[in-house]
Amino acid sequence: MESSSTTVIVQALTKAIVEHRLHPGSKLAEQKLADHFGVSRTLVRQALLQLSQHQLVTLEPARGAFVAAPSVAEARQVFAVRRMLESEMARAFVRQVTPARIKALKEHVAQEKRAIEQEDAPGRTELLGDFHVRLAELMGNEVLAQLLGQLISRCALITLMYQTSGAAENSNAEHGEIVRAFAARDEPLAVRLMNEHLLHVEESLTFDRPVPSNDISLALAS
Amino acid sequence: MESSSTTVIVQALTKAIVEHRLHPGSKLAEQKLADHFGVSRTLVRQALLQLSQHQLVTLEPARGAFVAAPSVAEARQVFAVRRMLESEMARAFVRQVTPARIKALKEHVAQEKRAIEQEDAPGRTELLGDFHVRLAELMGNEVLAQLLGQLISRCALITLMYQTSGAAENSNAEHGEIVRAFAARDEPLAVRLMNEHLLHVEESLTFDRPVPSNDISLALAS
DNA sequence: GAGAACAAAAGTGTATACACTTTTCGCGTT
DNA sequence: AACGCGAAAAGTGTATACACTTTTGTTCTC
Repeated sequence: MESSSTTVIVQALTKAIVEHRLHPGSKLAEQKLADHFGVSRTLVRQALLQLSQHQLVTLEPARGAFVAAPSVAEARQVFAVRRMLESEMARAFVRQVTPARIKALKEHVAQEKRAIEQEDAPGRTELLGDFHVRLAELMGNEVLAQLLGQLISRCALITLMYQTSGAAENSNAEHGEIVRAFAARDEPLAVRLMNEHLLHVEESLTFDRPVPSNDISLALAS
Repeated sequence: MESSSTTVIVQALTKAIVEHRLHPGSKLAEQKLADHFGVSRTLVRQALLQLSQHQLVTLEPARGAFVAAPSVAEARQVFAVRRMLESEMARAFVRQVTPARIKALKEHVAQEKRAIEQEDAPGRTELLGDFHVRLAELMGNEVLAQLLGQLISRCALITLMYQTSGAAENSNAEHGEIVRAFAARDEPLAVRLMNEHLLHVEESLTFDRPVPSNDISLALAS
């Protein structure tokens, strides 16, 4: 089982959704996707099923697949989970800091900065999210890394739905501060900074915007 | 999409795996499952794909599906994640304690006790795991509840692979203590107890045992 | 009797077929 | 012109077909 074709489709669609090339609410017709990827509907369905489990796609019985449009409540819950998980991850990280790990993180933050300066929006979003995944990977906890990866994909979708522009630089700066706290092995500070960082990201979202959607009745409902 | 047939199969297999009626390593042949559930291989494959994403099943290319046999390293990582997540969940819970929530938890712990006294092994395992999910549900965080549900299914599989007998009573007692800390709104205590509880569960596992194997139609006959 | 080789059987991976549901669109009515 | 009705079109849900891979089992050799 586990064909690599399916994986390719999942990754392509994930990228398209997270990079905002497919808008929340968009219909994902099976045959169109099948034609596009040059496979049968079977593999497309497998991919859509996987994406629905990652909460990037919602399946409506007999109506098909749509790019997910997370509600405000869901967005807040996802961030609440991230704060719980990541503040403790920061604490654990401090306890197993090594020079190599600090170096890897510093390089990552530098890379973020470059993407921001070059106004590479997709790369920027991806790198800002990957900072958190990299943290998990550096700790050698594959389970944590995978879990966080999924949470962050959801956050990327949320961010793109609700984000106010210009919050990216702030995130980058905060990542830098967090790394400094790690380097100083200052556990309480690292935990606090991580918590505040995630709160800032959540606060930078505007939860009172008309949701960009292709659904006409929804769009006209204001 | 999202047929309910697939869901039925996923749940039946999850139950069978978590209740140890299907042993780690067992082959899950598609046609046999299809016959058993009276559907085509298509739906069975969908179910197996979902289960593989929950890490209860592993798929080997061209060889088929097998009940997952988590490694010791993976088990420890899952527990590490649970400790991070759940100690903070405990902290958050204290901050939004209500009498109704305490009552619900006390009733759950009483139910656990009954299952233990009646030596209802499957019910016992399920209830002991559900305590943690119930916590998330009572907090009204659906995202957290779902995430924890999956982690705990994995833990059930791990527990059944490695668990030494007689650890159940201890878990039940610790659940009771945690609820008392909640009731007293003692945040540091609740956090500490939750952490220690999960450490105890992890420590009660013997990570040096071989793995048995088995046949499927027998195990599903319930 | 153990082991290699090959044929048969069983099983997986993908495509296709078909039934059924939803959507679309045209037509007639008010 | 707006509304409702109904048939055609499009799309989803499940089963089946078929190619290809792995497993099994038998026979031949040593």
